[in-house]
Amino acid sequence: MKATTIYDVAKEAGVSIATVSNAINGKGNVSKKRRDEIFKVMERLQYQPSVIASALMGKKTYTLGLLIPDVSNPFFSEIARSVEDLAHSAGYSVIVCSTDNKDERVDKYLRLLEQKSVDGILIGTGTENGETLTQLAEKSIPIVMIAREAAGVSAHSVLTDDFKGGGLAAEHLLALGHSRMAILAEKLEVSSSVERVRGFRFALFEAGIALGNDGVVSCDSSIKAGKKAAAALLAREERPSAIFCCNDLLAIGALQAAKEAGVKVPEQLSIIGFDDTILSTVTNPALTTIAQPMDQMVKLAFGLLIGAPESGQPIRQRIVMPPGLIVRESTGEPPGS
Amino acid sequence: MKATTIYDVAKEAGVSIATVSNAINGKGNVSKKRRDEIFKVMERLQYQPSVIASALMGKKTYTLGLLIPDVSNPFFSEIARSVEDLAHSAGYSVIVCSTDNKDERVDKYLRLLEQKSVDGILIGTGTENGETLTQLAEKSIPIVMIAREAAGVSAHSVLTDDFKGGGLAAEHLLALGHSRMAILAEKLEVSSSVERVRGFRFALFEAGIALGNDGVVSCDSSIKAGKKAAAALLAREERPSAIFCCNDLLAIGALQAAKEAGVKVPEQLSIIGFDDTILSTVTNPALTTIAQPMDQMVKLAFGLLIGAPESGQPIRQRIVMPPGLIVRESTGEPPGS
DNA sequence: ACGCTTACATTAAGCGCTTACAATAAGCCC
DNA sequence: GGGCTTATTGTAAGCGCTTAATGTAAGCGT
Repeated sequence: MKATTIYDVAKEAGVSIATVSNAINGKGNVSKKRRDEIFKVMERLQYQPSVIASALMGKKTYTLGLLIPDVSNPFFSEIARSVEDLAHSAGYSVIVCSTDNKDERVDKYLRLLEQKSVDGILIGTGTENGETLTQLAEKSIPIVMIAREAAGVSAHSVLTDDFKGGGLAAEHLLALGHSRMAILAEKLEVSSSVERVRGFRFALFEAGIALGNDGVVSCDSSIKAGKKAAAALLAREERPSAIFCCNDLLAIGALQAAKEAGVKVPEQLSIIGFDDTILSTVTNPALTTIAQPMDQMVKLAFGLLIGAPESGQPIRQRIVMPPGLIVRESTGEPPGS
Repeated sequence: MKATTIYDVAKEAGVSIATVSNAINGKGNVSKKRRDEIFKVMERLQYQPSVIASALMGKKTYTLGLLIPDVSNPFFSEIARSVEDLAHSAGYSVIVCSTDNKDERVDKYLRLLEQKSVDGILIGTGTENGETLTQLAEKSIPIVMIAREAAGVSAHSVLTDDFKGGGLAAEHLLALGHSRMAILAEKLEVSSSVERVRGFRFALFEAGIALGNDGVVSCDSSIKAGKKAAAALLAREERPSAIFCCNDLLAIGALQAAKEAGVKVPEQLSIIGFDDTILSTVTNPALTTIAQPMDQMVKLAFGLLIGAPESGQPIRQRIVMPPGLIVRESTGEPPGS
């Protein structure tokens, strides 16, 4: 069956299409009586206005793009859910794009989103090519970065204070009495990762504790990679008494490496993660971790995206949110204290 | 800056818009020379054809809808990722819709997707209102159900053999020597859940083992709810030696309840889950579970969705895939054997 | 009864694209 | 070289909608 159009409704209701359109959009000039009739007809005919057609007339598409590295990664799937809920209640739908952090995919997705005239794009994926982004921005597609920053792109961004997050982790471990620590970081091109490491290091430095050059190991961001890297760390002569992992996936890898090596957590080894994903509540021992206020961040980002469109160049915002320490079971005093 | 249109390209290249359109779509009639010129101009002008406009002319929107209960649930986020990858390589993008299994949300999303003229909808969420679905089907929007079935909707579906999955779980437990078992199921309106319970029961029945009426407890599908329900189960006089949980979330809840109750898994209690999500690899002990061949299922579903559009009423397919048992650490012989 | 405003409806143009059809130029045969 | 076909490009209609401009009738004061 062919879809019902505004013409069908108009004919059926005995008015012109303009009147139907006005009735739908609540533009001033339709009498209550007519309006009611029209709505009744719409219902009877199961009429759904075509977003496509109205978008073509320069109205919104009510569709947003969300770029993240991977929806199946709990950290990002939780973001996706928040975005979706917000979007949904504002009448938008969201196209989810998993980029695997590959510039090539980022690019392709961005182009796709442009072709589909989305009303805005939320970017939570690392990307080096600010170029494509800038092009989009110039075509006045609103863009806001979330939990990531891209060099040289003039878009709003909503971030966690990763430096402080690293510091929080360090302070927690320091307070517990640790002094031999190591860092497990995802590959150091991701801006947030770098900041976390810096923050952690700085806190240690302030406490007068050095972190050897080989104190930070980097690997891919996956449980498997984390496990392998952690295993190497644990096999060292001077085994650290605590490991700061730049995200929960890595921390879980470390947890597994410890289990295999017969190292008890937290008795013999403290492990602290980052992100506070659902995963960290599920491990045994449950993971101590640094939480980002994602719900709030998403809300802010969404506001920036939808709230102030077309405001020309409204002043580029850069909102930084404070992380928090969530103590669970994977951290404790160092052995022999 | 206003977006470049086909007119700009045509003018710049000194041809008509029809020629540009033909060049882009490879419709027979453009000489190589012209085509090359046109492509050069498109590149220079950064021209992106508007999917919106071409969709209005009856072409595809290259957008798909995916309805699932919750993207932030690992089982579904993994599905979402598979769908997205397939879609992406076929040039589509996907709008993800988390329904929380609420009919009202299902309905609203379905309407939204219709308004946006998506080329197809994948449904992995329970829904009772086949009505809206049937309406959509009549408007010739292809629909395929995945891992769920809805009553009375004439759409293709790709399912796991849940009955067999339940059986697999039972057989595993039986082989281990268990005889006092219980089932933790998500609320019994979900078709897959019912089948799993039935399959489990049937295998028990065939082995000559009875499952008391109070042997199956149902609750919401979350770790928290599972934990609470499992705790009640463990507090019973005749504590079961094994619990079959209808999904991993519930199983993790059970794991947590056991931990709190000081019941050792698997020594004193075996727990088996369903779905083989990432969560099941992360717990300690790692979860024995029933795996659904999701990647394959998604591939099949996608094929049915995109492959045969407009084929009128091609014969309604109902593909059932075999589940598999994944033995990890959470199951073992019953105590005292 | 007249002109005026106000309230409601309709007409028609056009968003960026596709496509059937018309038009033109070129190539070919006898 | 006239009339034909063939290859290529242009013209224009229309997809379903919004909206400015226009029209019409009713309501009002004098």
